[in-house]
Amino acid sequence: MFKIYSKGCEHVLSALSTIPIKEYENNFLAQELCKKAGVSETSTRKGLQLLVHAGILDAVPGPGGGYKFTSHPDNISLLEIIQSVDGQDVFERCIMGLPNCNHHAPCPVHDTWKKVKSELIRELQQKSLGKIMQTAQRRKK
Amino acid sequence: MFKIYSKGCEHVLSALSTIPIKEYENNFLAQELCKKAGVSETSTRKGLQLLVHAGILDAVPGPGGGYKFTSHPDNISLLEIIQSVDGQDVFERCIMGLPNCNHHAPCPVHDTWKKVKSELIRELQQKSLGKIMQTAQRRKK
DNA sequence: TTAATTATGGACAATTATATCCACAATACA
DNA sequence: TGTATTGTGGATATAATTGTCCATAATTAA
Repeated sequence: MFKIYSKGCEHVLSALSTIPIKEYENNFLAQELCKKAGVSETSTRKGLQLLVHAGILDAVPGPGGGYKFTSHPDNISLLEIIQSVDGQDVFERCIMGLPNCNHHAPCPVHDTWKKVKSELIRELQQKSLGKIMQTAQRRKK
Repeated sequence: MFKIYSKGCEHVLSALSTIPIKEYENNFLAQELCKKAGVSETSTRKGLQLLVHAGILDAVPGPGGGYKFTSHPDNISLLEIIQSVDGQDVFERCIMGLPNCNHHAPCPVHDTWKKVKSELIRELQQKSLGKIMQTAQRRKK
């Protein structure tokens, strides 16, 4: 079945979208976010951990800790988030699953996918987490 | 994880791609195709059945039977095949999984996805099974 | 009419993706 | 120092997807 990113990535986006964009500099707690977003906490934490590994978030253990952004959400692209959670090469793999699919030995849908992929990646790169958070806030009202 | 269509759909494409385009009018056997393509027969049959339901293939049981195309593969689009196997609405569902995502209450990536989707669908519509079969034949050599 | 061939589709099994649990590490504060 | 808080990450459990099996129906030919 068609999908752009994993459930884990979806949860992370939902969770982060509950943060008011103006409070981007504050710490936030996984528990709190997940409760607000209505997503499984333990599962979403896995995704947040991956964002820490990727350097998008800092994790601060202990009381008063939590997570915080390492830069402004406007400077974090949706593409970065997807690649951090689902793997850097998610969009590189052959969509027919052929192990040696490339320009010289393309799979039957190689060119079709190539065209669409560049458009998709451009859009995912242009879309910032900040924008996503803003849209989510508007939607809530 | 990112993917455009299911494994079942992938197998069907691989299996049908083993048919030389010039022999499109002949019957073909599931067993034979799957063996050539190196895909699981029982699993691929499920996909072929769905193509029969969709009217893309005719199923002829009994000796000398098998499947046959109801029209020239050049007139069957990749989109039709995907929708027949994975469901007519695969590309309609909200990619964030929101149940009431629409133009008036868009999910945070609604507009991004809308742009890319129309491009993707156009390409999948333009790409014919016949072309895919041809590419696969070329690749084999 | 019987036997052989081929597709069908429901039931079950295996695999993969998601979700949960739990012992632990790090930090803050009393 | 000790206790509470918060994130970590490996192990396990559940759910979804994919793959297999098998009894059956349809057709052909002997």
